[in-house]
Order: sequence, then structure tokens, then C-alpha cells
Amino acid sequence: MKIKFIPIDYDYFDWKGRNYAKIIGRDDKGKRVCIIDSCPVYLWAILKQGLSSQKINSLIKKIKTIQLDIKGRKTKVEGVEIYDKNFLGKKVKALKIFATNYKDLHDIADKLGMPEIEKRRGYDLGYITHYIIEKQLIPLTWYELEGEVLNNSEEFGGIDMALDVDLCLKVEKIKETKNIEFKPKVLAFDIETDEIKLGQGEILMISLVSENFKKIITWKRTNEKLKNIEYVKDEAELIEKFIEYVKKLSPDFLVGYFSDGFDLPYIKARAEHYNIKLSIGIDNSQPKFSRGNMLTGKIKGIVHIDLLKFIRTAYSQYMQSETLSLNEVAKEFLGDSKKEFKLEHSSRIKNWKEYFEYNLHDSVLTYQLFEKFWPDLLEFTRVIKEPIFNISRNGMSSNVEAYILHNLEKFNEIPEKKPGYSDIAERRRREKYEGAFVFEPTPGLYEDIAIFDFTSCYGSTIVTYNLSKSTYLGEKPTEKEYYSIEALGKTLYFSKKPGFFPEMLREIIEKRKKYKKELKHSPDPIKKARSNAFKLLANSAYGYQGFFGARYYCLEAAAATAAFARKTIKEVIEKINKQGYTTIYSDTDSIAFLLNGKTEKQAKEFLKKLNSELPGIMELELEGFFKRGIWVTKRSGEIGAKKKYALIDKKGRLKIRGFETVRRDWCKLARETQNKIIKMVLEDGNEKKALEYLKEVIEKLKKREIKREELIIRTQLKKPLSEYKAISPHVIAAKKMKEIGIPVSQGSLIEYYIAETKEKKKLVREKVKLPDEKGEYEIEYYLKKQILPAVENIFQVFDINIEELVEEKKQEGLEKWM
DNA sequence: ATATACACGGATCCCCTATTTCC
DNA sequence: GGAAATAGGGGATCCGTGTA
Repeated sequence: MKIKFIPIDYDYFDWKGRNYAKIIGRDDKGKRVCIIDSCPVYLWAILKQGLSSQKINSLIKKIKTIQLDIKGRKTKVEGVEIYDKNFLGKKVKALKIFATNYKDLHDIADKLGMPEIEKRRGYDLGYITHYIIEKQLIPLTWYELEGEVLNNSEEFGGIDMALDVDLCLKVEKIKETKNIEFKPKVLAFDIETDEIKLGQGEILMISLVSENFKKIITWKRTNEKLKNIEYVKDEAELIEKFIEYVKKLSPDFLVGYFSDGFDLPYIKARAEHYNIKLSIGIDNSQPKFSRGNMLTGKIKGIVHIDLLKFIRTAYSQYMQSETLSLNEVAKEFLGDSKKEFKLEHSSRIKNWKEYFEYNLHDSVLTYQLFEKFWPDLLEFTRVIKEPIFNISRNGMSSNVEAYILHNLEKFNEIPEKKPGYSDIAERRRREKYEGAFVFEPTPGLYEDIAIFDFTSCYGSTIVTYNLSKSTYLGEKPTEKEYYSIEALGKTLYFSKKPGFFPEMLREIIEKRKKYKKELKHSPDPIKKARSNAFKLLANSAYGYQGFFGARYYCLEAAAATAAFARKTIKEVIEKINKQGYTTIYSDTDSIAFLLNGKTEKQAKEFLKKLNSELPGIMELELEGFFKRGIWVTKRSGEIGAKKKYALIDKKGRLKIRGFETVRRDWCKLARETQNKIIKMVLEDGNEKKALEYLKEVIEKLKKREIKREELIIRTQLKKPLSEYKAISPHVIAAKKMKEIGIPVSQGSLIEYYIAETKEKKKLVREKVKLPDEKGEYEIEYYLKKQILPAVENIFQVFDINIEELVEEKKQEGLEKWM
């Protein structure tokens, strides 16, 4: 039988000692299909150089006799082939050793301790990755499959009978076919409970949202008549209803927000409490949770997506939101927020209708966010070629690594192994290498500024100078042609013979460019997502090589990348200054300079000239022209602060970096005051209006006219309370919260304000009060520790000492109060 | 569990010295 | 008068949050 098929969820099983991939997807009619397929299983043995063919033949003979009988399974070497391969920049002879079961490759590798074998590789990819590489059945891509339908078949132990699918196919032929639009069936869910701790309280309600489907299931019977609500008799029945709906709707994706860490494990725990089998998998299995620091919940046949995790790795660095709460993320991406509702213990809740609506709306937001991020999930999955379940949870290092593994074959390269425990420990101990160059600015207000920056600076540097583990030559090169740079206290040499890692990256950067161009031509979400996926890969490649957990970790390459980038940007700064401009600031890959009366056109032409002189694929682009900019001193001393500046363009748009305005651990009053003062100063070019404004704010503060909301300080709890060595204000606030029964844990955003105390307290933490706690804010603290530090060095640029102004005013103020 | 380094700045910690308190 | 307690100064360290 022939079908069109799009693979979604990948799983595998053993049958008679062999591995089979079990892949769930859809056909072009929207029917749910399971396919069974297999692929050859093998590992690589890299041979020592210069072995005679006789020796190799006898080695092969010996390997062919390897048999294992472990874990109740019989595995043997089923064949050995010899190939010319590449491994980390060397041409090698390698044996491809085929075996019965993937899980036994490790044990077979252990048996290959012969002296003729130099290295053993390729047994640690995981069966699914291995399968996708072998069969090129890429997730979320359309194929035309031919195979035998399994219908009440005894084959594979009657697998088709146990699966709730429309068709089960044993694959014989795979052919790629043109793309058909795929609209997945999505079910978003959200629960409300009495206790945050997993399984400790009761689930009060579950909301479910799918296309043209909205439902709230609850056992909290009220008189409210509400659309979409379904009352059940108790919590147990609620769970059963949930199972029923998941089965009935049979989605491709079950989507939650922080559902790996909360909703799904909570439901599982409550189901266990009632001895209910949470059989939502298409084979009626229960969700499985992997242990470890962060839970992940896997459901067979239905892909469970925790949107929070994907947003965190793929999007958070480009977001405005200060937290990744559903509320803020929804606001940023959907322009919609959560319903207002004060969460309380169920015994105190009066307005249940609002609670239900709140719960339902969370699922609506989750559903809409999924739709919003679907193009990204789709393109990431297709580009990196790993199942969407993993893609949605992986960090960027895993994504880079997966991309590499799936593209090694083009380079005839044998995969490197994962670092072992001791490798990782050693790598973590190593000292840090020197990073980016940051120009120390001279504090001041500047006019007519241009900014150039390097596109994918580190990525381009890696490609230009061929920097990677496989091209690193050690300290003394034997090759004639090489790149060299001073770093790590010595000279590092890299081959000029293109390595697979830089070449792969070259392709990534080229693709990124291509899709970006296409996107500009005719924008659409898929192109945007694809361009974005390549951009993220390009930007993570540098970090990957310096990451201790990477297969292709290379400290020398990482250090050299930073060193070459420093060299390149310093040379460009020289040229810019020589041309008659004045560089005022530079950080890593960007340079800000004064036009000094030259026109924008001249600057643009100069940019072209610079680009023609840059090495390799290094490329500068125009960030923009700015009317004014301000750089300030550090709080301590006279020298200019790095990573802190503000710019205004001709349209009056602000670009503020590093200032307290953009830092969430400062109170709103300080941030907004600073923001307005920066705006006024940059708009007017002088400080007059800003000074008046500041005086007003100070007056208001002293008269206690500032609302508490403006004075709340928010700081995240980054570790468990017990691990803090220094007890800072937010730790005290968190302890207070815990005392009165508000749940706090690692990652919580702690809110507090600084209040007046009867006795004179020395430490800030002794004046901490929670937002709901009664008290008066401490004027002195907010003046001297929030407002003043935020604006002081801005006025210093105009030679105005704010401290005097504040002191003087304070005297006045105090008298007034006495 | 896990991309990198550079940077700012508040708050506490910790050690030292000077001053105050206590017997 | 002398020992112990306390205050406060200043650098080191912790900690969170930015930029790139």
C-alpha cells in the first residue's frame, strides 16, 4: 500500500531481539498512522594507521565472531565492512561493525579492545537519532511510503491491535514528496489546584481548548450557569473525564505552559492517589516522566509540548518580557493577558465563575501561543531533524549538536563521542579564556553617531579562520599553511584545510542570509521561522565549541574565535579613526563613532570600502545613525561605564542598554524616572527640563505621594533558600513569604519594599516588607539607594552634582516633617 | 541539568581598628 | 585600668541582571 505520511512522534521497540522504529504521524487525509520500520545498526572502529590488509582481514574475522548474551538478549556482530572515512581532520580506515541490537553497541564496543583498533565511535547517538540519519525520515516532512498494512497481524506481537490508530504500516520504501500544508490537531490544557506542591492538593478544575472546542471540567459545584462547563461529582471523575476527552479529541499535540513541571505530573500524582490509570497514550500507556532536575512528561503517540521550555531556549533572549510567565509572554506575543483573578485557597474563593473563566482563558492563551510558535517549532524540527518532542525541550547546545550529527555524512565524518563524566569534570575545572573586547567610553553627551556591527561575528570568525576541534593543529604545526593567533598564553594554530564544523557553519550562515533576503522580499511566518532557526544556530556555534558538554568541545577554538574577533574589531576601529571619525564605544561586534561633520552617505561608502578589505566572510553592516547618545561614568570613580548607554535616533526612538531602566531588580519609580530623564536629555541636548522633573519626583517622594506599586523591588530567587551564603533582602522577603504560606521556590520572583522602622536599622534586609504588609516606605532609602544612583551619573555629564541637591532638599524636607 | 565572556552595582560578609561600655 | 563589647570603615565576595 502507498500512503502520504508526515512523521510526528518517534518511538522504538524491540521484537525478537531487533530494534524497530515506531513512528506516529498523519496521512494526507488527516488519518492517524503508525509506521514500523527498521534500519541497520552499527558502530565504527577506527583502525590504527598503516595496518597491512592481512592484519585487517584477520581482525575482521575475529570481530565477526563476537557474540553477547546479556540482559536476556542475544546480540552478535552480523557483518563488518571497511571504509575510508574522515575523523577529526584525519583520513582513516574504519570498520563499520553491524550488530543485532542498538542497545548492545556499547557492550560490543567494550569487546573491541584489540590493539589494531584506535577508537570506537558512533554507538552513543540513541536509536532514534541513528534511525533518522540512516533512513532520512525527517520529522514533520512529507513522504510517500510503500509498505504492508498490519491488520490484526501477529507480527511484532500484535502491535497494530494495541494501538489506537487508523492504519499501521510496515514500511518498505520511503520517498520524499512535495510539501503539503500540515495543520496539527492541538489540545491545550491547564489545571487549577489548591497546593502548588505536586499532588499535595486537589485539582479543582481542568480547562481544555482545541479548535472549536472549549471545556472546563470541575467538581466544584456552584450555581453558576456557564457555557462550556461540565460538572463532575469529584476529583476522581474529573481525571477520568480528562482522559476521556484526550482520547476522544485524539490530538497530535497536548500543549501546556510549564506543564512538564506542573500540570501533567500533578494530574499523574492525583490519578495515582485514586488508583486511576492515566491511560492517555495511544497504546493506553500512561505518561512517563524522566527523572532528573527538570521533569519531562512523555506520552506515547501524543506529543506533549511544554511551551515554556521552547520559548526559553528559542525566544527569550530576543524578548522584552522580564519574566517568562504566561501572562507576560501572552502580552508580548498575543497582546492579550491573563484574566484578573486573585488566587486563593478554594475555601476562601467566592466568585467561582471568575475562577472558571480565568482557568479557561489560560488554556486559550496557551492554545494561541502554540499557534504563534508553531512555525518556529516546525522549522526548528525540520532544520535540526530531531523529533519535535526533543526540539521543544532542548537547549541550544543540544540543537547545535543534533544539527551536526545529522549533517556529518556529507563530510564522510565519523561522529565524535559524548564526553564522559571525567572529561566533563576536567573541562569544567579549566580556567576561563579571554572573551570580547569592550571599549572604555569617555563619559559625555555626543551628537551624530553611527553604529556598524559585524553580522554573526563569532560565526563568521569561525568560518573565516577555520576554527574547530578537527582543524586545531596543536602548538607546533607540521602543515605549511595555517592560521595562527595568540590566545590561552600561547600561539594557537589552525589548518587551512576546510574542516567540517566551519564548513557546516558556513552553510548555516549562507542559508540564514538567503532566507532573510527571501523574507524581506515576501514575508511569511514560515520563512521568518526558518531564517530565525539558522540565525540561532549560527549564533550558538561559538558557545557550543566552548561548552564543556559538547562532543566537539574545543577550548582552543573558542579562545581563538574570541581572539580573532578582538583583533578584527580593533583593526576596524583603527581604520575608522584614521578616516577622520572618532570611535566612542565598541562592544564585541559593534562600533559606535562620531560622524565629525561627515555625511551619512560618506559613512555608507566607507562601510563598503571596509567590507572590501575584511578577511573571509567577515562582514560589517550599518546598525543605524543616531542623533544623540549618552555615556556615563561608573558609580565608583571617574572612568566611563561599559555596557551602559542610551541613544536616540532622528525619529525620536530610544535605544537604552544596560541602564537601570532596563533592569528588573530596580523599583519602577527609579526606572521610570531614569527613563524620562534620559529621554529629555537626549531630546533637548541639555539637562534643564530633566532637572526640573527630577526635583518634582523627589518632592513627591518626600511627601509620600508615591504609590507603593512604584516602589516594589523584584528579584528572582536563583537557588533554594538554604543555599544562600549572603542573606540579601530578597532572601528575607522570600522567607517571610514562606512563613505566611505563600509558596516560594527556586525561580520565583520575589517582591518587596523597604519600609520605615522604629529603631534605626543598619541593614537593608531588616527593613524589608512584603507588598501587602502595612508600613510606610523609607524615604531615605528610595532617595539615596534608588533614585539618586539611577540619575546621578547622567547629570554628572553636565557637571551637576545631584547629591548636593538632594542633601539640601532633604534638610528642608526633614524640617517639614519634624 | 548545562552555549560563551564581560560588566555593573547593590548588599552582605569579614577583618581590622578605634571607641565605648562594663566591671 | 583593663578587658570585652560595639561601631564603623573598607575591601572581598556574593548575587542578580544586563550586553554582546
